[in-house]
Amino acid sequence: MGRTRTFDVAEALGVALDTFWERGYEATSIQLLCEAMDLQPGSVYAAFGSKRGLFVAALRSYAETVSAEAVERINTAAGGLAGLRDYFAHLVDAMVDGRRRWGCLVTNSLVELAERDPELTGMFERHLATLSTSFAGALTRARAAGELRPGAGPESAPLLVAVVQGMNVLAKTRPGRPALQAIADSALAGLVSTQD
Amino acid sequence: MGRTRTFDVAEALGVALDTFWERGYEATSIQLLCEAMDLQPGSVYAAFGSKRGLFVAALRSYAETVSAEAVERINTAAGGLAGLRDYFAHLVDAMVDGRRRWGCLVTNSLVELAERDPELTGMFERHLATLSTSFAGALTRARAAGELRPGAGPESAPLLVAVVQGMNVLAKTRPGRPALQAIADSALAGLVSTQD
DNA sequence: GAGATTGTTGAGCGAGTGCTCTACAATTTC
DNA sequence: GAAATTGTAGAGCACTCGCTCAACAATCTC
Repeated sequence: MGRTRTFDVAEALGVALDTFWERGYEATSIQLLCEAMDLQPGSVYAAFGSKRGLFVAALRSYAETVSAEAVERINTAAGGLAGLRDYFAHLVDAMVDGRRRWGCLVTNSLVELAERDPELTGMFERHLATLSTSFAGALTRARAAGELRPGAGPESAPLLVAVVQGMNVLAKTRPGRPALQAIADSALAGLVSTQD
Repeated sequence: MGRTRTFDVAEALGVALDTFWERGYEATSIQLLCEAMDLQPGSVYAAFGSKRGLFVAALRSYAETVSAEAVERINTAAGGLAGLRDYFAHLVDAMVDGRRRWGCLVTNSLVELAERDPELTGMFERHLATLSTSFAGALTRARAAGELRPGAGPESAPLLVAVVQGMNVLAKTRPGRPALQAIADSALAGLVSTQD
C-alpha cells in the first residue's frame, strides 16, 4: 500500500492542539504549526486537508480528552456537591499550573470564531450543553442529599456554566490561585444551604 | 496650519470600534477598516499611527463610553441590589438586541490577545478591577440595607465579575433572552437573603 | 526484482497583509 | 497672490498567508 507514515498523527495533532490553544486560530500560521509539529506543509495537508481541518481535528481531540475528563469528574464523584468541589479544585489547579493557563480551547475559539463560523458554533454549543447537563445532574444529586439551599437545584446549572466560562476568561490574566479559588468558592456558597 | 481634516476622527473611531468588536483584532484587516471608515490608508495612519494604535484608541473609547456607562449604572442606583438588578437587566437587553450581541470588546480582546500582548493585558486588568470595585460598592450598600444573605458581601464581587465575563462569552452563541436572564437571576439569587 | 502506490520534501504560487510614499488638493500665513 | 504647511488619494512596497505540486523516497503487491 505504498510508503508508510513516518510520524504519529495523534502526536502531531496534540502539538497542534497546544499551539492553537496558546495562540488562538488566526495568530497561528501554518508555518508555525509545521515547525511545532516538525512536519512539512505537504504532510500536514495530506493528513488534515486544511488549516481549518487541522483545527477542527484539534477541537475534537480536546473534547474527547481534556473536556471529557473534566465532565467525568463531575459525573462520577460520590456526592453531588463533592463532585462539584472536586471539579472546581482541579479547574483552579490547571489554571494556575497546567495547560488551562491558556484558558479553555472551546472558550477561546468560541470568542474568536463564533461570529463568522456557524458550523464551529454548533460544536461549541454542544460542548456547553454537555457541561450544563453534567452540572444539572450533580445539582440534582446534591439536592436529593439535602446539600442545597431552597431554590437551588439543576436550574442553577447555566449559572455554573457561565462561572466556568468567566474563569476561563480571567485565567488569561494569570490571576493567581487565591483569586480563582475565591470565585469558585463564592459560586458554590451561593448554592449550599446556609445552616452548616 | 495647512489643510483641515475632512473627516470626524471620533466618528471614524466609532466605526473602527464596531468593526473590531464584531470581528476581533486579527480578522479585521486595514483594508476592511478603511472601507468601513470610508478612509484611505494614508489618512488612517496619519491619524492613528498603526493598526494596533487604532485598536488601542478604540479600546480606550470603549472604556470611556460603553463600559463607563455600565459601571455608572451600578454606582448610581438607589439601592445596592436594585443597582445590580438594573445593571444585569440592561446587560441582557444589550446582548439580545444591542451591540453586546458581539459580547464585550474587552472580553473578546482579552481572550484573543492577552497571551502575547502584556501591555494590553494591563488595560484589561484595570478594566476588570474597575468593574469589581463597582460591584463591591453595590454589595456593601446592599449588605447595609440587609438585602443579602449571611456570608454574602463585597467579597462576592469577583464572582459577579466572572459571571459577567461568562455571559459575555455565552452571548456570542446568541442564546436568547431567557437563557441569559436565568443566569443573571441565579447569580443574584445566590446572594440575597432567603427569607423574602 | 519490477511496477504500482503512497508519503515526504521543499520550492514556490497567487492573494492578501500592514504600511509607505509621492503626487495632488486644500487651507494657512505673509 | 505666493509660499509654506498639512491632509488626502491611491499605487505599490516587502512580506506573510494558506496552500499546491513536481521530484524523490519508501513500502506494497506480484
